[in-house]
Amino acid sequence: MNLLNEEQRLAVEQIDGPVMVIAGAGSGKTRVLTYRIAHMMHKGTDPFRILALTFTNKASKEMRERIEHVMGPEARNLWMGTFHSVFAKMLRIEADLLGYPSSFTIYDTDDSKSLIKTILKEMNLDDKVYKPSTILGRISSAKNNLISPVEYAEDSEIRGSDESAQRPFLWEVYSRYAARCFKAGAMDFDDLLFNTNKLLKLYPDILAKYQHKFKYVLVDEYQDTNYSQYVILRRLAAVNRNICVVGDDAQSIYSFRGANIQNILNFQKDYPEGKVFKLEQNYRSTQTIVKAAGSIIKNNKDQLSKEVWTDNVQGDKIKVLRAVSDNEEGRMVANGIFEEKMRNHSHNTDFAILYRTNSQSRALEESLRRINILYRVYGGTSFYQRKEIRDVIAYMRMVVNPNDEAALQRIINYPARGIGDTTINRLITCADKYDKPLWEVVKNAVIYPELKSAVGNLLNFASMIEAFAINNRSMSAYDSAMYITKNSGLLKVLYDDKSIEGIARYENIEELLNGIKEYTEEDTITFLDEAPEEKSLANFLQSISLLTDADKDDPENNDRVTLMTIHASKGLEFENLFVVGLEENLFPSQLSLGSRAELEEERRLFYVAVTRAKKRLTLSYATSRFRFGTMISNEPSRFLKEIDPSLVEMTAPLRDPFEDNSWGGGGFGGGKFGGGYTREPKSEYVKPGSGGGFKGKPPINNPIGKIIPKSAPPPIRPGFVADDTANLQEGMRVEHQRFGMGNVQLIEGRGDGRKAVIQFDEFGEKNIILKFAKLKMHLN
DNA sequence: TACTAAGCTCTTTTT
DNA sequence: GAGCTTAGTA
Repeated sequence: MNLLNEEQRLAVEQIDGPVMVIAGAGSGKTRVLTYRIAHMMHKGTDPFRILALTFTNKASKEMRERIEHVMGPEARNLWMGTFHSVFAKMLRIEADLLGYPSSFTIYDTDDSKSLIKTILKEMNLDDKVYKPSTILGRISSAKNNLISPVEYAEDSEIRGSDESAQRPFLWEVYSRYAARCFKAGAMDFDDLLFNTNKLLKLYPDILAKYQHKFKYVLVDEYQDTNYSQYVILRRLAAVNRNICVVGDDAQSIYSFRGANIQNILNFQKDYPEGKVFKLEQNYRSTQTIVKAAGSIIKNNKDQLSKEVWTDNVQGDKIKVLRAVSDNEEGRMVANGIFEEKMRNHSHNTDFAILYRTNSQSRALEESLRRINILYRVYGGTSFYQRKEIRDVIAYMRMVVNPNDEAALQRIINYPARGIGDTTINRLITCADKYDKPLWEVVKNAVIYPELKSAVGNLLNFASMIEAFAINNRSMSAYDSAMYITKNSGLLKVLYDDKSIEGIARYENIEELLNGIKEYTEEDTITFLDEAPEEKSLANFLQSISLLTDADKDDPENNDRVTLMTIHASKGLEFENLFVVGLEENLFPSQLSLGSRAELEEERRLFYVAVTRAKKRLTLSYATSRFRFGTMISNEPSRFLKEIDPSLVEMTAPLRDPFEDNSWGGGGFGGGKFGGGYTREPKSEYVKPGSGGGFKGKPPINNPIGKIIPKSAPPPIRPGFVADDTANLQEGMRVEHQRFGMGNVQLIEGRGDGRKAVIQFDEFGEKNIILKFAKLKMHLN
C-alpha cells in the first residue's frame, strides 16, 4: 500500500483547524500521522513548531524514524515524544518558576510507594487499611483530575468517600506526600502533567510562549488521554487551534490510569468547527480476523459508530486450543510455533504471544526454552527495576540531587555502615521537626542532640556523597559513575558475593556502566532551538527515568518471539499471534466484573489483542492454572463464545484425560499433575482447612515431606516423614504425599537463591513446585 | 546493629 | 511467587 486512500488523504491534507481522525484497528493511523507531519513540513512549517505527542517511547521513536525516512534528518527537530518526556523537558526549562531545581528527580512508582510507606509510619496509620498502592492510586487520580492537596482536603465529597472507606486521613497523606516530594526536589509521573498545568495556568507569559511556539499539535491514541493531559492540550491549542487528535474509542484500555474515553467522544463539542475523518478500511488482517474482531466489539454499548472492513484475503480460521494446565498451554503454544516455523520457514519475529497478566509469561518461557525457541519478554521487571541497578542509580541520584529522599533512604545504610533503623527513624523525626530535607539533617548531624550516637557514621556518609558530587563536576558521566560504584563499596559487596545470583548482579552493574559509556558516546536528539545536550550524569539519569523495558533493545540476537501483555502490544502487529489464558476471572479479570463499563474495557482489550494479528490467530485457555501458589480450576472466557462460531476451529488437545470436550463444560477440569484433583487426598496428610496448599507450618504429627538420600532408592509409600527444608540439597530425591516423587532443584530466575522441590512428569518436564528452601548456592 | 530463616498475605493492566 | 514482617541468633 503505497498510496493513501481517499479518507486518509483528506485527513493528511486538512492541516489547519481542529481535526479528529477516528482510526479503526489496522487502518493506517501511523501512516496518516506521518504523512500529515511530512505534509506540514513540505508546506514550509519549521519542524520545531510541530508538537507530536504519543503515549509510549516506542511509538514516538517509530514515528520519528518514519518521518525521517520521508523528510530526511530535519525530522529530528520535531518536538516529538511521550506526554511525560516532552513536558518533563519543558518543566526542566521552567523549573525555577515552580520552585524546583532544573535537575529535579523523577520518582517512579516504587519511589512513590516507599515514600508513602514512611509517611504512613510517621502518621501511625495502619498500612493494611491505608494500602500504599491504594493510596498512591487515590493521589494519582486526584492529580490527574487536577485536584491539589488543598482542594482535596477541602472537598467534602472526597473526604466523605475516604471516611466511609475507613481512611479519614488520606487527605493528610496526600498533603504530606506532595510536600515531601517538593522538598526532595522530586516529581512523580503524575506531577509531570500536574505541574505542567500549574505552570501554564500561573504564568500566562509562559503559556503564550508555548502557544505560539507550537503552530501544530498532534496527539496519537487520543482515547487514552486523561483530564490533566486534556487540559494541557486545550491550553496549548487555544490560540492556533491547529490540533489533530487520532484515536480509536474501541481501543481505549487505560481507564485505570485515568484515561477518559469522553475526551474523544466530546471532541466535536470542544471544537465545533473541527473536521472528523473516519478510517474504516483495515489493511492489516485477514477477513476472518477483522470479522471476528467485529463480532466481539459489537457486544459493547459505549462506542462511536463505525464499520471496519477489509479487502484482504479470507485467511485461516481462528484456532482455539484447550489445555489442561498452564504448563500444557505453554507446551501447545510452543509446539504450534515450532510447527508453523517448519511449515512456512517463518522467523521468530513473526510470532507473538500475548497475555493478560505478566505472571503468565513464566510457563510460556519454560516451554519455549525447552524447544530452543528464542524469545524476548517485554515489560515485567525491567532492567532498571532490578535491586542492584536501583541501588547504583540511587547513589547517582543523590549526587545529582542530594535532597532526593527516596534515594537517600535506599542507600544510607547499603552497604551496611552502622546506620540502622533506630538512627533512620530519628533522622526522619528530626527532618520533620525542623522542616528540613533529610540530607540537611544528615549533613549537619552534629547539631542535633538526638543523633549523637550515630554522628560519626552519618558524617562519613555525608562526606562520601559530597566527594562524589565534587568529582562529578569535573568527570564525564561514565567516569563519575565508575568512581561512585567503586568508592561507595557497592562493587565490592557484589564482587564478594560468589553465588550465581551475585555474579549475575555484578554483571548487571557492568552492563549499566557500559550503557552509560554508550550514552556518552552516541549523539542524542535535541531540538534546534535548544543547546545541545551535555553528556552529564544528570542528563543520563533524566534519559533513563522515563524509559521502560520495551525501549531497551538487545543487540545479541533480534530474531525472537515476542512475549508481552496485551496492554503493551497496542500499536504493534504480528503475522502469527497467540493470545493465551482466555479464562473467566483471568481474562476478563475477576476485578473487572463489577460494572458494565469495566467489562466493556476488558472486551476492548480483547479486541486490541485480536486485531494485532495479520494472518493467523490462535487463542488458548487452560482448565486449571497455577496462581498465587495454588492450582485453581476455571472456565473458558465468555469472550471466546462471543466470536462468530463460523470463524473458529476447535483444536483437539494434545492429551486430554477427560471426556468432556464441550465449551464451557470444563469447569472441573484438571489433570494428573495438579489442580482440580480427581480425588481428594487422604485427610490425615492435609493440613486442615488448607485447601491443598503447602503454606505455613506443617502440623507436627502430620509431616509433608520426606527426604531420601540419592544413594538409597526410596520405597514409594503413602506416608511421610517430615524434615527441615533447610536440609534439602540439589539433586535429592524427595517423596511428596500428594505429588509423588520429585527432585530438589535450583529454580532459575529466582533472585533469592531459594531451592525448591520439583516434580517431574512423564516427559521429564518440571511441573509443580512443592516447597521452597532457602539455601545459598556456591560455585565449585 | 546485622543477618537469616521462616511465616503471612496478596495477587491487572503502565507512563 | 514474592515482598514484607517477625523471631531468633551472632
